Amino acid sequence: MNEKTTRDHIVEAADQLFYQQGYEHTSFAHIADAVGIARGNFYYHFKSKDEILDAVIGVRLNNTRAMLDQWEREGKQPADRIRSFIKILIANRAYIKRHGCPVGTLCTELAKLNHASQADANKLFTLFRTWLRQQFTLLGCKTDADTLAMHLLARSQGVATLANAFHDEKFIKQEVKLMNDWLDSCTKSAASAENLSH
Amino acid sequence: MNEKTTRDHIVEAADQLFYQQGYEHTSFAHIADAVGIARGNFYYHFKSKDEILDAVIGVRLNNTRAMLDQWEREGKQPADRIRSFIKILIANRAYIKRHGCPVGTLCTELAKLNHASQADANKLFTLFRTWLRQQFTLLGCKTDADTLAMHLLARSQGVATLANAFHDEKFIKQEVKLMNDWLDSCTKSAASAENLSH
DNA sequence: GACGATGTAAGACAATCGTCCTACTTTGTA
DNA sequence: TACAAAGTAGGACGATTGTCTTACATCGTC
Repeated sequence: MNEKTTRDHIVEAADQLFYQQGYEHTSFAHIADAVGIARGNFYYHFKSKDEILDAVIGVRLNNTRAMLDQWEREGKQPADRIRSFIKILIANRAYIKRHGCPVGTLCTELAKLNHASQADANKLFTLFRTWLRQQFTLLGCKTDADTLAMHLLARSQGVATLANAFHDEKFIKQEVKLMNDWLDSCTKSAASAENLSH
Repeated sequence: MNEKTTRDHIVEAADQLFYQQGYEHTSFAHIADAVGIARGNFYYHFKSKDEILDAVIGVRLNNTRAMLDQWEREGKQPADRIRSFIKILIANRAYIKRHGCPVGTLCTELAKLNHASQADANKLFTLFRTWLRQQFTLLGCKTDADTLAMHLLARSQGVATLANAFHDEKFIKQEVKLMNDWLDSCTKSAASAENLSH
């Protein structure tokens, strides 16, 4: 087990602050305060602020991949795995209420800034999209798996945006229930299609 | 018909720029360039940047109210009116693809900045929410009208977020179709509930 | 104990931010 | 024509931004 380097601390603090206050609004002074290092000393570890952002996106990508792998191991049925995805909304509902979805808000901000790392941040979305598509394919919804994946992704984004704006956790639970119901109807129609083909 | 004052020009330019590049990222220099006035001269019209934001939010609130009133006049059936709401996604799809939803992205940004005008910006959401709730009530979904309103609002937000991230207009059309189908199922179940009660 | 290598502290740097001030021009009214 | 009011131009202001430089501390290795 490696010790945590100063670089790790910087990325960690930046990760949190970018989520809580946004990328542009977070200055070197903020991060320096959080880590407890001198403001001018970042350039030993990173050449620019953008490079810190890239490191943060990299960490988030790795964490997300690890999470998806974990779900892959835990949920034996594809429907259960998709339910794991939906459950994030519940597990992180306090954070979502306060700061929205980490992926959605970052991609939205970088789009407004027309930032060079837009495409990298969007990989976070693509990661979920691809993974969900796989699960829906396994579920038997082969032709419209991507449509279903995007649909579910969009609904979770909408929930996060409104829960954040209205500071409403109950709304998250409400919508999660609907999403689970929707998933049930997906599995049923997939199963009956399966029966028809036999 | 009043002439457009410099103040109006400032608000108009700020409105666009806040939408395109975000509030914080838009500086006085940007707005001054767009309007064609001196940078230091804003303070004759506005005491602060926050005051410009408030004016922009005010304009958007008025425009939104006017739009909802228009729909109220046009659509005789509540279902048609709700369909008008869904149609915005189609009508504005080019802008949504490039800059997301003007309401959602502003509220998200102000939440991150912990800005004093958060509540005012959220009124834009509340405007739609209340109006949609009324339409669903008229539709016969009295008990869960607010739930349905929030659900539709969330779905449109999710669509805007993903269409923006993936720069995908086709996805908007795809989801709009699903939303219309969903609305149809709402009207049908409301109608059958109506029949049962007779 | 001497010495590169690695890492840190502190501050200078130009640019830009929102804010504010003063001098000037235009305009409406008497 | 004279003059106060309304509006504009342009730049000064202190603070803060991201960036970069230099001097200092720490450490393993010879």
